[in-house]
Amino acid sequence: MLDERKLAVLRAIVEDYVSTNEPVGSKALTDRHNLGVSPATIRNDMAALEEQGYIHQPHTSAGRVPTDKGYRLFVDRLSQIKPLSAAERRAIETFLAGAVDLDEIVMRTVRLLAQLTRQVAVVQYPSLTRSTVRHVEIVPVAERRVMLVLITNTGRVEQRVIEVPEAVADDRIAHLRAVLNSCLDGCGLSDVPETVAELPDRLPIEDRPVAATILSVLLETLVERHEEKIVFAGAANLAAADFSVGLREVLEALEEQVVLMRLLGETGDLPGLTVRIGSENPYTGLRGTSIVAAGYGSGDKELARLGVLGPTRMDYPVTMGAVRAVARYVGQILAGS
Amino acid sequence: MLDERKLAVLRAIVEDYVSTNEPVGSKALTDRHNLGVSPATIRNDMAALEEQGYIHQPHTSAGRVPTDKGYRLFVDRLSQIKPLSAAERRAIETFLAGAVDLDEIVMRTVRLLAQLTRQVAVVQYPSLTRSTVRHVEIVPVAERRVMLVLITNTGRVEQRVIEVPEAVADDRIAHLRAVLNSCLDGCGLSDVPETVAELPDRLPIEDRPVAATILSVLLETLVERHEEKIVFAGAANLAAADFSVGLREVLEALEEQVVLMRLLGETGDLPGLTVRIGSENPYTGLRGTSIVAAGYGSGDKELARLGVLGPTRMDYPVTMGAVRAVARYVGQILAGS
DNA sequence: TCTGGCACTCCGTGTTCCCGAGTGCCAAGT
DNA sequence: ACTTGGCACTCGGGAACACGGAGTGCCAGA
Repeated sequence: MLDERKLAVLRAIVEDYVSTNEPVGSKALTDRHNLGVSPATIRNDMAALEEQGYIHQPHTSAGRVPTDKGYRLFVDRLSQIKPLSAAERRAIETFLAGAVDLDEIVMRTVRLLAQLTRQVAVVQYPSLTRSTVRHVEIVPVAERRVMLVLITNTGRVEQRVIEVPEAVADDRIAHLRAVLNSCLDGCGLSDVPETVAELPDRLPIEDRPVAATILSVLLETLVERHEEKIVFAGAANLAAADFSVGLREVLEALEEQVVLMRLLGETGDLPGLTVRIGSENPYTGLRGTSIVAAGYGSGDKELARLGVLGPTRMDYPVTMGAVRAVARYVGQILAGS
Repeated sequence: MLDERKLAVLRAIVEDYVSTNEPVGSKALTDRHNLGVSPATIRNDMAALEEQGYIHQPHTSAGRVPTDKGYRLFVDRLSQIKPLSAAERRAIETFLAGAVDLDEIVMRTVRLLAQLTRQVAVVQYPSLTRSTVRHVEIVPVAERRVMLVLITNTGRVEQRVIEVPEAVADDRIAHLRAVLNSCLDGCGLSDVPETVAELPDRLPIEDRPVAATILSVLLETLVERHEEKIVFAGAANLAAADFSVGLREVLEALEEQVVLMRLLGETGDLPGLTVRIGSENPYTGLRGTSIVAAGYGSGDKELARLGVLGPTRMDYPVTMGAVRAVARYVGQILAGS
C-alpha cells in the first residue's frame, strides 16, 4: 500500500516543507532529492499519499503540505532523532552548571531550551510528591508564630508562616523539630501523611495542640502544591515563526497553567519522549502547534516534565534531540546537587 | 500659544483615537464632543497643534493621530487618574488575599494587573537589599554539607547548599546559628556585610574556617540577588492589541530581564507613578509602547516596582488608576504578612 | 475670530486581467 | 505493470486601474 518510494516521497515532502515553508510540488522534489524518477511518477505517488490522508493540497494547482497524519508517520517511522553537536552539549553543560538553586536551574533550563530549539520552551518544576524530605525546619518568628520550612532532595524549599494556638518555648520547638526530622528524613512526600499520622501521640500532651496545627499546615503544603508550577520562555520565537493567525490563542494557552500541565502531562509512546502533533493535542486553540516533551528526573524516577511547543511545521528530529538532551542534563544536575 | 480650546481639542483627539484606533478628523470631533464650534475652526486648531508637534497626520487627507509629545501633554495636564470601581477594588483584595507565600503574591499580582488593564503586566520581586533579616537557618544535610536558609521580613526565602571544609557536629552548628541570629535579626540586608565582618573573632578558633565559608556564601547570596527577579504576564493581550508590527521586538524585550529592569527602574516625576511614552523610553524595540509603573512597598519605603506595558495608544487614566491601586494593595499585603 | 464653501489629495477598496506553478490524465514506451 | 512525456486545465496572487469618500487647506464673508 505504501511502498518504499512513497515513503521516501513523504519524507522528502516533510523535509522540504519544513525548510521552505511553501507547499512543495513534484518538480521541486525531483530537483532537490534524487529520487531517480520523473515528476510524473512522483505525482502519482503524491495522489496516493493524498488519497490516504498523509498530505493535502491547499488549492488545486498548489503543491502539497503534510497533514498531521503525515507528520505522525514521519516522526514514527521516517526520521531519526538527531543528536546534538558536541559544541551544543558543552554549551548546555556549562550553562546549567552555573545555577545555584532550584529556581535558577529551572529558569536556565527553560531559556536554554528555548534558545536551542528556537521555539517556546516549557518546564515543569520538579514534582513535590515524587521527591523526598531532606529536612524540616521549624523557626519561631514571633510570640505565637512559627515558620515551617520544608526542604526536599531536589533542592526545593517550601515555607509557611503558621499561627500557633499558644506561645511555645524554644526548646519545645527544638524537640518537635528533632522528632519530625527523625521521622521524615528521606521519606517520600506521598508517604508523609501516613508517617505523620500518629506522631502527636508520641509527644508530651501539652505539645499536642501546637504539633497538630503545624502538622496540618505541613500536610496542606503537600497537597496544595500538587498542582505544579510551570514556567515558559521564548515567546518571541512564536512571533518569528509565521504564526500570523492563532498567535493570540497560543499565548493564551501558554498562560494557562492547567492547559500546559495537560500538554506536558500525559505521557506518550516513545520511552520518555512524547510528541503530540497538531490536532492530536487536547486543546483546540493549539490546533496548529506540536509539542515535544520528555520526562526528567534524578536517577530513574521521573520528577517532572519539560518540552517545547512550536508550529506543526517544525524540525522534529532536531527538536526531539534537543529536548531529550536537555532533559538528561537537567536530571544529572538535579541528582548531583 | 495653546489656548483653552486647543487643549480641549487635543484631549478630544487623544480620547477618540484611543477608543476608535482610527485617525480622527475635524468632523468626527464636532460630532462626538460638543465643542461649540464648527469643523473649520477645529481644523485651524488642529493645524496649530500639528505645527507644534502634538499631533500628526499619517497622510494628507487622513485624520490626526497624537504624537508622543501629544500623549505626554495629555497625561501631564489634560487627564485625571481614574480610580477603580468599588467592585474592582473588592476583586483585587480577595484575589490577592488568598496568596500563601511570596511567590504566589507576585504571581497573583502580575496576573491581576494584566487582567485588569488588558495589557502586559510586569512585577519586580521585592528587593532583597532593602528588606531586613527575619531569620537565618543552618541545616546539616550531609557529612560535609550544610544548607543555609535566609528568611527576610518580606517573606522571601533564599537557600544555598554549602560544602564546608570539615565535618561539623550538630551542636556547633546550633551555636553558630544562634550567634548569627542574635547578630542579624532585624538587620537591614545592606548592613549585613558590616555586621558580620568581625563575627568569626567571637567564635571558638576551631569553628572559624567553617564559619568563614558559610559567611562568604551568605554575603554572596546577598549581592548575587541584587540583580532582581522580574516576572511578566499577559503577553496574549499584546496579540489582541493590533500590534501587527514590532510584536517580535516587544516579546524579546520582555524576556530580557535587564531591559525590564531599566524600564521599571528609573523613577519618574509623579510621586510614585512613572509614565514613559513611546520614544521616551530607553529601548529602541519599544518605540511603539508606553510603560506605566509605580513603586510598591510595605510602609513608606519602596521595595520594588511594578507596572504595565502597552501600546502608546492606551487608556492612560484607567491604566494609571489600576497600577496605582494594585501597587497600594500589594504593599498592604506585604506589610501584613 | 469664526464659518461655510470649494477644490484638491490620497487611501483603501473592489475589479479585472494575466502569468505561472502545479496538477490530473492519457497514450506511448520499457 | 510501472514509468514517462505531453497537454489542457485550474486557480492563487500580484499588477494595473478606477473610483468613492473622508479629510484637508484656503479664502472670502459674516
